[in-house]
Amino acid sequence: MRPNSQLSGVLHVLLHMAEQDGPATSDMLALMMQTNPVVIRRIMAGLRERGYVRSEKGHGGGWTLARDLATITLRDIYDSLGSPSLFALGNRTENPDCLVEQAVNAALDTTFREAEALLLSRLGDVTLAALSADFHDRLQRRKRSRKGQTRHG
Amino acid sequence: MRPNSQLSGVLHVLLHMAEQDGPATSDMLALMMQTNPVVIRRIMAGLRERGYVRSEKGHGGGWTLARDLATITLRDIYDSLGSPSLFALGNRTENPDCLVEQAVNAALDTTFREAEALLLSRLGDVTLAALSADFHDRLQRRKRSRKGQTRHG
DNA sequence: TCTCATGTAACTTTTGATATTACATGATGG
DNA sequence: CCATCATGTAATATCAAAAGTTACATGAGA
Repeated sequence: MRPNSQLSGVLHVLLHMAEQDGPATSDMLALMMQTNPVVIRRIMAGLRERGYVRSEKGHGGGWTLARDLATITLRDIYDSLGSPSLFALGNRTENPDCLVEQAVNAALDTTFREAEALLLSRLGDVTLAALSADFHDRLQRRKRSRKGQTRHG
Repeated sequence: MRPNSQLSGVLHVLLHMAEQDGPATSDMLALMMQTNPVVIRRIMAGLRERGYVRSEKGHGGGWTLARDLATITLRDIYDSLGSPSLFALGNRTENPDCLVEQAVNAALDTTFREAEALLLSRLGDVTLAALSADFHDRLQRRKRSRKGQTRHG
């Protein structure tokens, strides 16, 4: 698995949960995501704290969505994961004595803060409902293209 | 040293080179950057290919700037490093068969591409000369504040 | 009360970045 | 020339963060 693909991963999980009736167990989700159930539980813990999902123990237990997808944005999910650093580039040192380094850091910090603000703002604009709608669009398109193939082939 | 601080590091090195007469050896720069000379050479190799710096072997050799700092942008330096991935977050899988994953990837890709465009554009606006000027400002301010301390203390 | 499922701490593995070693190439000064 | 200095680069080692795994505790049904 790629590094830092948690956001991508959780979104995948959540959309699948939306498609299915009843709770999904960590084992099922882990199988879907080709990872370990414990990893799923760890990731979902943050979402549960914020009330986006619920978990039930015992027979018939598992994970269920606790909110309408239209009320959850990608930004919410990102924050639930602990707002991990968005950027792969960092400063060599923080709070350096060297004035050269201070000048470098200041320039880079400004730039990256701007980009971060844009990113977070955009993530805040996209709801899980929008993602789900896009998924259903793709489903329709695939069905139609399959029918087309059959008719002409 | 922090991960992926190459950009920050090279900028630091370049500004220091601008302050000094004559070539700077990899050993000197490595000492300044608290790293290994070989790391310096590796990083500088990309800059040399693009003509931003020159290297000379033998006695009195080392690294020198080959261009006016006003003609080099942070974007140029970033590209010289091989345009490493800017973001710490990635997609779980590329080109997935799963339509859910496709929808997720599409949403994230759009968002990150936008942020990347903004970032690169901003990096292209800042010249090394501007960074150097900021450094000299800081130098003046520090001097003044030191004088002030002496006078009042 | 047995099984199923989550909750979590501890540990191991993997991976990417960085640092180091070793040796080759080329330039300069005596 | 040749000893020395400096870069050039491949190969290797180290390190830290992320991901995965194991082990065991807790709680909810059937």
